[in-house]
Amino acid sequence: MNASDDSAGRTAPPKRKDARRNKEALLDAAAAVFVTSGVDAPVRDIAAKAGVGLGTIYRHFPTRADLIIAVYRHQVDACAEAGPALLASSATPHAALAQWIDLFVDFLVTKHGLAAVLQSDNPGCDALHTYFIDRLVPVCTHLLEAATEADEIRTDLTAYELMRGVGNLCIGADSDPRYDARRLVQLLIAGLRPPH
Amino acid sequence: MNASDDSAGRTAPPKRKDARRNKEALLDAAAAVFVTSGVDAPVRDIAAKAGVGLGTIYRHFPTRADLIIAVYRHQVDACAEAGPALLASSATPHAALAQWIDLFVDFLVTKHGLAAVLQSDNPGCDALHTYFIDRLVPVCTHLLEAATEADEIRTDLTAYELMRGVGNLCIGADSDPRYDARRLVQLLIAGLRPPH
DNA sequence: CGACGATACGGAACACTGTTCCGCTTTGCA
DNA sequence: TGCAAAGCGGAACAGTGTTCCGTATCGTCG
Repeated sequence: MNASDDSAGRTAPPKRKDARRNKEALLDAAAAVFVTSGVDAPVRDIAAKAGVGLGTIYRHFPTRADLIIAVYRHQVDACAEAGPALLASSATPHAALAQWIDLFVDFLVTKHGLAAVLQSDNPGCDALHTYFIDRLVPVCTHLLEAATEADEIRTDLTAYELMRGVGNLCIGADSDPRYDARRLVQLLIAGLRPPH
Repeated sequence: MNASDDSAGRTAPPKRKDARRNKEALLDAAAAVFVTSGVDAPVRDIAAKAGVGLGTIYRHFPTRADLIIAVYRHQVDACAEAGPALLASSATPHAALAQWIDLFVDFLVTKHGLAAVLQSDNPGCDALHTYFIDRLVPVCTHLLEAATEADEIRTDLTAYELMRGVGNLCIGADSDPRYDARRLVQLLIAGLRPPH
């Protein structure tokens, strides 16, 4: 079980209570700072907000990406779990896919700069990219297959490519009122439908 | 005329011949380094390749973005000028739009990391974003209007939004064989067509 | 042809990142 | 209560883009 826990990125809680307290404080501080300053906020700001030294942050979260993952894990999991539910409750698989993508887009767009970090080539941020992909691509594949079997989808687009494209479309959607990522994603999903 | 030249980002060539030589060397070096190391290559690498000091680079190109603009100006201009030509030579406005977007995507995808820099919020890179937008959005607007008048377009999508979306879709298209930006852009363009 | 002022150069230095390291403190158990 | 182990803080490192200024070069003018 430990192996699977670790592969999911989760770690056993620290033994000492000061360590537990600091880890909590860091997660809270990071969440708060991400909201106000975006996901790119300097590590030092987070440490300061948590009232903690830099060493502490890096012991609990070996890299910046790990902290981001820890902060958003629950929401990503919730999104992943909503996939099958939507498939069961929607009129058609294509509708389920569209709703699920909406969920994902809403999540990304409300986290300043997250979409940008998600695809950035910065070494160390691979972990973040990988986590999102590992968690969400299987769900998307499932939805995509259902829609394909129902002949509601035109191409043999990979779930990975779709997720990647949607993620990219969300970049900079905050911080630019002239750009509405939701609309473009809807267009992309519309483009998936087969021509009559 | 000087005013309009400046507003287009062009600057009068330096008076002294060593200055002219260095500017040329910098442009050549930058182009070469961008090809091998991507558009994010450190400024120091470019200066070294040009056999020039850091001060020199910043005198000729006040910011990183200005250097990138200077390197790609000709290609961006060519792309902009291809718009009206395509409109004249294509069967339908929608086809012209699709071909023009293809041109743009080809350009972006072959410049490692350019699409990413284009939307990045780094202060100083605004100039780059602005240059692309100013140069290409009018052309895109023109194509979009033609297609709209021919009833080949579904929504009232802004040219800005479309360019932005296409640019975003191209991010990371190099450096990831699993992701084919061209296909996603085609899907997006397909999504523009009106439903029957 | 020889000053000499304007122009341009080089690279050290600054500000800001993420990350590492290590001496010191705190904790929880024996 | 003592004391190893676990954890902590923040100085220090490495790598960015950018600024600054003493020095070298250029082109002109006498």
